[in-house]
Amino acid sequence: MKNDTFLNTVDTIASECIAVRIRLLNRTVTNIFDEALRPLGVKVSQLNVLMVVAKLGPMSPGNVARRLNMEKSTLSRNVDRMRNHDWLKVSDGDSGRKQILELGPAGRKLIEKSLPYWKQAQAQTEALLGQQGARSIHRAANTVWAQLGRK
Amino acid sequence: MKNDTFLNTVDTIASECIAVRIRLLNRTVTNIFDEALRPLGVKVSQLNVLMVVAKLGPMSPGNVARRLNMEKSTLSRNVDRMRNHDWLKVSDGDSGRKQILELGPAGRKLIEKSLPYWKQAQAQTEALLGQQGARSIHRAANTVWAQLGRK
DNA sequence: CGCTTTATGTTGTATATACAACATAGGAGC
DNA sequence: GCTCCTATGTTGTATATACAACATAAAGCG
Repeated sequence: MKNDTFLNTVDTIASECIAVRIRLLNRTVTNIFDEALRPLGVKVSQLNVLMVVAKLGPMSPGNVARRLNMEKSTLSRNVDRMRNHDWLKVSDGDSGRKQILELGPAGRKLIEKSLPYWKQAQAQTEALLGQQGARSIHRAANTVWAQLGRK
Repeated sequence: MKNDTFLNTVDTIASECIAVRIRLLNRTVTNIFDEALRPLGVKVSQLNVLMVVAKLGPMSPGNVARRLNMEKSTLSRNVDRMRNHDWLKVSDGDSGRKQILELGPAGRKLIEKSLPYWKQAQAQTEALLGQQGARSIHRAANTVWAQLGRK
């Protein structure tokens, strides 16, 4: 490949790639929330799972994973850690299939306590992205959720 | 906390949290690119680093990490793997400080080969997010890059 | 009813990520 | 020239993530 062609390739990918941008945003925003939540000993990834269960009620791990577009094996180990904290209760025989995840009392307390920390992180993120940026993320996520629903 | 108050907390976080949304988008988009790039044996996270070096020229690991808002320790091990593939060359004494990362010939070839796979993933992502969604991500990332520049 | 297919969850392995602690090289002051 | 401070990079540890392979239960189907 000629050098000019190569430089064009690099320019194209560097200036347009959505992946590098979304990954940058992910690291940045995740760090903001994780830092804010650190006093509670919970990570935003875990709070996300707890929120799904709190909002949509007791449900199977598979459903939670689908809702978050997450691998079932990923969720499986995340749930392990949250069960160790008693944030989540796993019903119906930990061995077989068709388990049901439920918020434990400690999980509910954690969500209650997390509100001010979450608010601070959310405000900091909005300040970083601007209102327009924040709304854009919402719109894009809604689009993805709509697509997931069709699966 | 009263039950009503708790449900309000859950509703607020669930319906507004930017972190859960950006993390969903990250998993989704990363999966699209990783699947597209699989024939080449490279992950989009690695291609991102190669692109920074290709675009901005030989530079230190620290600078690459700052550019991507990534922990230096994270980059350190990612670089190890890419060096093992000869995609990256690490100059100036692998032990001390002030190393310089350069694209190796294999890295250049990899970028060249990746263009059609990248294009496919980029198109698929744009189809998922819509043009508006894609542009929103660009805008948000530009905002973050501008903030990082001020550090 | 019995067989096959599919859905569900776990485990092995690899990579990405961050924080804390460390070693060391460069600079800044003096 | 020293000393202290900071920047740089690595290593230990923990979590998040995905893919592949597996075990098993549920559902279809003949």
